[in-house]
Amino acid sequence: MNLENTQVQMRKGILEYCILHIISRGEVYASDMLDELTAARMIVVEGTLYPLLTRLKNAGLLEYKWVESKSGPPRKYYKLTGSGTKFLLGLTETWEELVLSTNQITLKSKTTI
Amino acid sequence: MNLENTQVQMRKGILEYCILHIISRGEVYASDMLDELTAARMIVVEGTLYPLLTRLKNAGLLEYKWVESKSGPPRKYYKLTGSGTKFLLGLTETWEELVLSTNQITLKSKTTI
DNA sequence: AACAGTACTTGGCCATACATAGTACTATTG
DNA sequence: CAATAGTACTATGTATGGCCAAGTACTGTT
Repeated sequence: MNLENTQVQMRKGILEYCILHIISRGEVYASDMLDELTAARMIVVEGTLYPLLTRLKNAGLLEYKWVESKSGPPRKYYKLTGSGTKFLLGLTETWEELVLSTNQITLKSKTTI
Repeated sequence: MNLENTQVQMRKGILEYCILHIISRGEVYASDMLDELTAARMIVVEGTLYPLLTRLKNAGLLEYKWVESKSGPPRKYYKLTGSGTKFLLGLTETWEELVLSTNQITLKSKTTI
């Protein structure tokens, strides 16, 4: 029961939401996503991202095409499918409700009881 | 891969934060917490709450005293320990950073790319 | 030919939320 | 006084997702 572990737990599910959102804005491949996540200080490692992308693809939320690169192996460029877009809308609502609920609890001061 | 499941995943870790915050505002027992969580639309069931309280107690973040009730078995009234208070501060920071990171990603519009 | 860099894959581990069933105590009811 | 309903807490097993670590495969450089 340490903070690091809780940070990991808090990230669960939210990462999925962030990834889908990044992809919704244009076709990207894994390193693009890692860059953007890192820029937002949401640290993610490859071993987390790649399996997640595979899961989302197998669930029919994503599709990809291979694109050759000038500096290395070919890349998978992802984009949302129709059901991926719908799913993202649902996730957005879920996230916003979760933030509201959490705020309602944690912004309550001691004196209000 | 459905919305319900993702809601469960998103809740992970955050519940711990909410519980600690509720307890930080005054001594309460399990049903009090369930009432407040439900009021904030954060639905939690007994099977989730009780094991969580036990974990937090075993980690030294909580302590409790038995208080007899006029209508049923005695209740465990919980309060934070010193390290529980410290831990809550850390969790608060973690949560706020997570919200910031998520907002930075999800509030970015397509046109900004 | 050997090496470094990039991109993706795979298998196993751990912690949490949940479902479900069960224990124990109190007050009420016939 | 036994049976029942209600309240509070306990215990066990399952599923999921993030992470670590090692590995594969392709490209360009030295």
